[in-house]
Order: sequence, then structure tokens, then C-alpha cells
Amino acid sequence: MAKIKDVAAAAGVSPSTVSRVLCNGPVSDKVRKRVEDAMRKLDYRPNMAARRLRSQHTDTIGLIVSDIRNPFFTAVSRAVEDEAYRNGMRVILCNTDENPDKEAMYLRLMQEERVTGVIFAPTRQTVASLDPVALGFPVVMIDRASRDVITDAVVLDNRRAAAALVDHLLTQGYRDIAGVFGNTSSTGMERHAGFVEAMQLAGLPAPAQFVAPSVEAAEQAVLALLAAPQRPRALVVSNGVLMLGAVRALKSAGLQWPQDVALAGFDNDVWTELLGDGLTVIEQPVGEIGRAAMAMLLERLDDPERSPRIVVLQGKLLARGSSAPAS
Amino acid sequence: MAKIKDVAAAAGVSPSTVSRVLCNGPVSDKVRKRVEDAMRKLDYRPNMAARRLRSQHTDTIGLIVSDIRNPFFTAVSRAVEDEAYRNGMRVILCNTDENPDKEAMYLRLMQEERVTGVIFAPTRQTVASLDPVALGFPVVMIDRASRDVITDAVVLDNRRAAAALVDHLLTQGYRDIAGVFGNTSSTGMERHAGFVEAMQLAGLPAPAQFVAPSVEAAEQAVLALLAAPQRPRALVVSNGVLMLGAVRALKSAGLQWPQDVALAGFDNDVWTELLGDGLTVIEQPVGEIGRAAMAMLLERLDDPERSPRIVVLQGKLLARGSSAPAS
DNA sequence: TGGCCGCATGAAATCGATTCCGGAGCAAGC
DNA sequence: GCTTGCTCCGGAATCGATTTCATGCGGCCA
Repeated sequence: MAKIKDVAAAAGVSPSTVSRVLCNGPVSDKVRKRVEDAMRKLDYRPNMAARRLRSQHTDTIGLIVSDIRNPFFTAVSRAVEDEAYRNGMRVILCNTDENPDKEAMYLRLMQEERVTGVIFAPTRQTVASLDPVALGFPVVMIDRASRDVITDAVVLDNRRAAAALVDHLLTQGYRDIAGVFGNTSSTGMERHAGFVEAMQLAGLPAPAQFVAPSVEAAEQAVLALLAAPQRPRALVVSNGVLMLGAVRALKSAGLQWPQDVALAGFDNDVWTELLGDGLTVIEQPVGEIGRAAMAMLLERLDDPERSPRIVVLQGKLLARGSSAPAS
Repeated sequence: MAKIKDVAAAAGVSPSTVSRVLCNGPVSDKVRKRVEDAMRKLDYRPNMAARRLRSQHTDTIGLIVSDIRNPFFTAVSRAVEDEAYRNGMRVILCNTDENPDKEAMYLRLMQEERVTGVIFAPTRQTVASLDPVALGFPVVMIDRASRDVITDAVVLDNRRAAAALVDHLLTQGYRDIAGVFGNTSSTGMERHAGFVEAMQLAGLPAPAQFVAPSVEAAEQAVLALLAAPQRPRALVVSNGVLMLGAVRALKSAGLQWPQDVALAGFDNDVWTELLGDGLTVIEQPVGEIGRAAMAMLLERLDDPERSPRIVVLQGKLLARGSSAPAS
């Protein structure tokens, strides 16, 4: 494969000049054209490894999520990648399965890659022990954030969103509402907090439980809830994965929504509007989350000193059939 | 950030020796330990760019799909990435939106990255004009392949799968069956061929149409089909994205399945089993496709000369409510 | 005891680009 | 006419690792 020296020879110039046309440096139009012709003729492709080594910037960002198969992260990823490539950057994608060991491993890998920055959806455990300055690159957290650690972040207004679900169920006439929340992320915690607040404000008890963020765990938990002596009249679940588990549980228990149990949750996954008269959910602005995260990262790179900020986006309540008034 | 020279100095050895412990070269246990201690003390991270430049292998693979938001590709990606990281390789993910220009751009990018190999789901157009040897790296195609271009590939037995859907609908008593297929991929073509064959074998006409591989296009097409003077009694659609469009069309037309129109298609996306009594689909072994593709790529790297092979996997018919016998 | 082999190690070249520095050429200003 | 400054370009150093080659040393065998 042709290298810069070959191009230089073919164009009758020095390697420096070839490099200059590559990087849009000061080159006369005549010479530039000669070099570009030579590049085409030799089918030249710059070697990124060499370029990165010498220039000391990799134009690569890391995107660390728990599982790309979670539609929320799928959509965010897509937005991040589009934005990254639009800015001439490359993306390294990693799935952690909410496993702190994998998170640590991938963070280490990011250091080895000398990434420009990382967009990260960490577990609570990792967030608690994270030292962003020691990492050596800026981190923008998405979906999850921490009150203590100071990094840029893009998150949903989780408390308010959860409260909105509760309020909606209340106005629909439901009182006996139970909550199921993910136990690995700060997101689950915050949604739980919003749930409890809203219920207490209404003078109601707020029975809630935390489960591993998997379909199976949610299904088990909800099955247990449904089998309990007095089963709740409505259910709030804290994300799309858990919602899937809840739906499965209801189906296998032979229960209907909203007649037997009303349902409300998060994430406007494609299928939520197709089930019956639709599932009531808080829609997250997934595309915007990805774009905002990428934008924050770029701004941070632009000015490493500016004080960290948290972008809080609002969800949108999509009231559908699963929370229709009990008849 | 510490470099290899610093580690060498701290451990009282030469850079070569440090490199040798990095690469598991021949080093005495005593020295190895000294070096490893120094690495820990300095929090050393090897610079991948430098390493790749010198060693001339990047241990990076490209994964080029049309859209990661398509659950089929999501699942395949996840499998590919798991397998890649398990083998110490990194993955660069790209979304082409079935756009040949983007495909060309990303292939070029892969050359600049000097990737070890690429796993690629190309459009028909690109597949027709692809010269795999000129690329300079091995390509394993997934989901789609070409009869003419010779590369390794992992595909579904599309004709047989489509025929299986038709046969199933026939045994359920349906005769008047229409097909909707994607128009950008060889997959759509093959599934169409299987559909036509099976229908003809039954002595039936095989009305089919090709649409852009988007929910909206499918929805429009199916709406038109349903509005036609004599609408078909059953529908075969060629992938999960189109199926979503079909479902939306049926819903907005106020039609029920299977009473008004039976439905059968591809891709066992999570929601397909939740709708009514479930949608009848051919389940693709998505995990296996990803793993097989990665395995083929590794074998190819191991022996660049071996003759290309195509792994054909069988789908699994999941007969569910949407194709129940017409009452 | 001498020669040979093999192993652990160090010195130096190398991968392919960018970047620093300096010089040539030319125009403008005094 | 000489200086100054600017633009374009070439030479050489450099990024941080790996790899090749040379060397010293110890052990084994004749």
C-alpha cells in the first residue's frame, strides 16, 4: 500500500508537502493538484495509526453502554455515531451488561486507545468510584449521573417523569399503585424517588421494589406481585426492558390491562403503541440525548476548563390505553 | 502519560524488555515481575496507535450494517462485538442506511484504519460492484451475499424460509397470498424467489411487490394492498422492519389478523410474540450469525488462501396466532 | 578445558505520518 | 537598493511502540 513518501515522489514534492495537502495546510493550488492526482493514481490511503501517533489526537470517542440491544441505547448510539462521523470522529462501542468489571476493563481500553473522550452510561457502583480526572479524557455521562462526581451529563428529569406517571394514574382513578425499578443505575433510584414523592404527596403508600435490569427479573417480580394476596391495581415500571418483563408476566398470568392491572412505564419502544390500545409511557428524547451528549463532549474538548454542566431533558407522557380509567 | 521508556527506566531495563513483557516474549520471571511492578506504579497504558503502527496489525474489525436500530442488526452486532473483544479485537461500527455512497465512504475509512477485516451487510448495488481483493482486507458478508462475488458469507436459507412461510399459510388454508419484500438487499430478492417458487408449486399466482426497507414504505404499500378491490387473505413480509409497517397498516385500516388478513414474516423481534396471539415469523439465529461471521473472519485471517465459503443457516418457523386457520 | 548452543537482554532501526525550523523567492515599504 | 515580511516548500526530528540484530553469559558435551 502506497505511503506518503511514494505520493511525494510521484508528485515530485517532499513528504511534508503531501502532509500539508492532507491537512489543508498552506499549499499552492498548482502543487496541491499535482499531489491530489498522485494520490488518486496510487490509490493512497493515509495510515490512521501513524497519523494518530504523530499528531497526538485520535479523533476517536468511546461509547460505553450496558447493552446495545436495549432500544434506548440503540437509539442513543445511532445518534451519537451519526454526530461523531459528521465531525470526523470514530466511535468505539462497548457493552458492559451493567457489570462493573467490564466497565473498568473498557475504561482501561479507552485509555490505551487514547480516546478523545467517552460517552458513558455507568452503573451506580462505578459512578461512585470514578475519578474522571485520573482517566485522562473527558467523560460525558448519559442516562445516569451522580450528584457527587462532577462530569458533564445528559439525563432525563427522572423524578419529574416518574411523578408524572403517578399523577396520571391518580387522575385516571388508580390508588393502589406499585413500582418496579432497576437496581443498578442511578436512573432507577431517581425514578423511584419521584414515584415515592408523588405517592406520598397524595397521601398514599408507595410500595416499590428493585430488580436486576433484565426482562426475566422483572417478569419474576411482577408475577410475584400479581400473585400476592392483594395485588396492586396499577404498576409503574422504570424502563423499557422491565416493561417487557411486566407485559410477559401479565400475559402468562392471564391478566388484562387496564381492566385487571393498569400499566405505565418508560421508553416509547416501537412495540409499546401496538399492544392493545397502547402502553402508557414516558417517551425519552433518545435522538436528542445522543446529539446533546456528543455536543457536550465537543464543547468540553473545546474548553477543558469550563465548569461541568448537566443537561436535563424532559420526557413526554404518552397516555395510552394501558392506563385508561378503570371501568 | 507514562511511556515505555519511563517504565524501562523505572524497572532498570531496556525498552525492548518492557516490550517483551507486553507481548509475552522471552523474559525471566524476575525481570518480568520488576517490569510489571513498574507498570503498575507508573499506571502505564500502552499506546495502541504506536503499537499498531510498528507491528502492522491493528486487531480491529469493521462492522458495516444498514442500521443498528434494526433489531436484527442490533443482535448480530452484539454477538460480533462480544466475540471480537473475546479475541482481543476492537470493533468499528458503521451505519449505511442502505446508501451505497455511505457504504463506499465507510469502506474507504476501513482502509485508512488498516482494519484486519470487515463484516458487512451490503446493498445489492454495492455487492455488484465490489472488488474484495482491491480492498486489501478480507470481507465476510452477513445477511446478504452474492452469487458472483466470491467472499465468505453467513446467510439464512432465504428461499427455503420464505417457502416455509408460504407452505405454512397454505396448510392453514390460505390461498390468496401477497408478498412484500425489501428492494435494496439480495435477501429481499431471495425471499421473493422462495415465495414465488412455493406459490407456483401450489399452482397459485404470486403477487408481490418490492418496497424501500422502511416502516413507512411498508405501511404505505400494505395500506394500498388492503384498499385494493380484492384484498389478499394473507400477507408475507420479508423482514421485521416491514412487518412493523404492515402491522401499523392493519391497525390503521381497522383490520384484525388473522380474521381479516393473515400475517407471516421474518425476524422474531421481541414484540412479535406479544401482539394478539403472536405473529408468525421465521426466527433467524441472530447470535449464531454474528458468531459465525466472526469465526469465519478469524479462520480467513488464519489462512488467506483457503477457498471462500458460504455458511447457510436455517431459520425456524414460529407458527403463532397471526396465521391461524381462517375460521 | 575449549567450543558451541541457547537464552535473556540491550542498542538501534523502523513503522508512516506530522511538525518544527529554516531557506528561497517575491512583493511592498522606506 | 536594502530590509522586512509573507508564502510556499524541503529536511530532519519526532510520536511510542516493535523488531532485528548483536552480545554476554552460563551450561553442556566432547
